[in-house]
Amino acid sequence: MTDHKESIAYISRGADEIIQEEELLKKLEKGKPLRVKTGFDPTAPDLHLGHTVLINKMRHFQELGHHVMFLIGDFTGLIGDPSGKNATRKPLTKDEIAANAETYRKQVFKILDPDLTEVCFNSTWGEALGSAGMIKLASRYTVARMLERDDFKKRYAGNQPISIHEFLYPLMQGYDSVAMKADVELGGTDQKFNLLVGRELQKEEGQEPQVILTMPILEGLDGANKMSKSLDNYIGIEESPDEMFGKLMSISDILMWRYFELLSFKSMQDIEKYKVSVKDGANPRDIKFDLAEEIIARFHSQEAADAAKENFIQRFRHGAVPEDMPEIELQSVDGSLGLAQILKQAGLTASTSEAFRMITQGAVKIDAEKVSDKDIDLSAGSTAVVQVGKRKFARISVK
RNA sequence: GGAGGGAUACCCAAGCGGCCAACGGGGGCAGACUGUAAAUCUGCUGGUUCUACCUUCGGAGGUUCGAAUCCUCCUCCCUCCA
Repeated sequence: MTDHKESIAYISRGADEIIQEEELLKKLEKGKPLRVKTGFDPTAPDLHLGHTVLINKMRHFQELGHHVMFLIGDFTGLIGDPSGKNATRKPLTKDEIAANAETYRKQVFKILDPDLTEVCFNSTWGEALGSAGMIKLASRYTVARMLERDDFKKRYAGNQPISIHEFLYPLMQGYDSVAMKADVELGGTDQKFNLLVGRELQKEEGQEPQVILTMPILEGLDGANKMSKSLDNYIGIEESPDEMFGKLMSISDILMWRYFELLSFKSMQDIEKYKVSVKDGANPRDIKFDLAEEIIARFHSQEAADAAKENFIQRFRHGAVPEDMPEIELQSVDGSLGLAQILKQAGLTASTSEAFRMITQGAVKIDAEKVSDKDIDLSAGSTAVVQVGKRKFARISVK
């Protein structure tokens, strides 16, 4: 049936890998909604666009009528995913997990349909497993197979420590698939090994193995590293519309297409049309506008998106100062306050030394006038809009 | 347990008694040019009461007029031997 082929094409959009596509087709041909599992860490529920790549894919499945399960890994969280960084992580309390889950719901349901989403916690079956169950589970997999995993392999070869409990993470994640009877599991490319373990364990249990769909890790604003908070190259989904708009406009043209594919809900055909129009001379900036608008509308509202666009144009095309900026009152010393002090105290620079540097470099404006005299000061009672660089503003009043 | 090598600013990496707040590269920030794009060019990239002073070169002491540079002890990492 071509119908299923179309589904697969939709599901494949932006995907890195599907293991196995034929199995997916077979599952679809059964005509029943698929049970689609995606796991999330119980910590850091402060989602950014990078996380939404996966969530968007979940939405695709929902649109096709499948059963989407949003799994919060409160049990596996006790182990800490060894993929990447340090394994040690302090366990969360029940209350913290509940709070995080609530935040997740709030954020995730901006993309997913809450009525069609089942939220699960793997502590439900993880705790029931008990230590005997754990041992039994551990017997299902061999050390040799564990060591196939890239980062384990590297650490083993490089004489880096691997704690035994780290082996439990992929096992538990796999067991989740068994417990949830997953037909499909979604994950980032870095999750591939863990996802594959799920297939193995399901086979052991006599279940049909889940299909694995991996999504690429979204590049951050720098276009090079993965989007992450620690690299400060991210767009948080709860950021203000203006903030989002600015950040999205600052991405490179090349990255824009990537974002379109992974973040936009526009069809690939529409995106193709954009590409053609750029080739015919359209300014990529205007197309970036559309991207920014769509994303802001999703996380805020259409009105907010329109306003953000308008603000952006006012600010950068016409050099206007933004509407909302922090208003800060500063205490004068002997009737006035030096500019460097103002910049630092208003949080526009990290230190007064940096403030001096910025002034010397001509990066500082007072009421839209460039100032390069570092000895300038404002007297008590005055009010001004001070600006450092292109995007840092504050309305200060000296008391 | 033995032998050797190393630890320098966000990262890599020079320096091996004064000219060192510390070469160079990366990254980052700012300026010019732009579309807050890319590319390019320029400057900056410890702190402060900013042409001066203060605190930095794994940690603690010591030698010296003067130490990132020499000595002692300690901590951590790497390589080789057992």
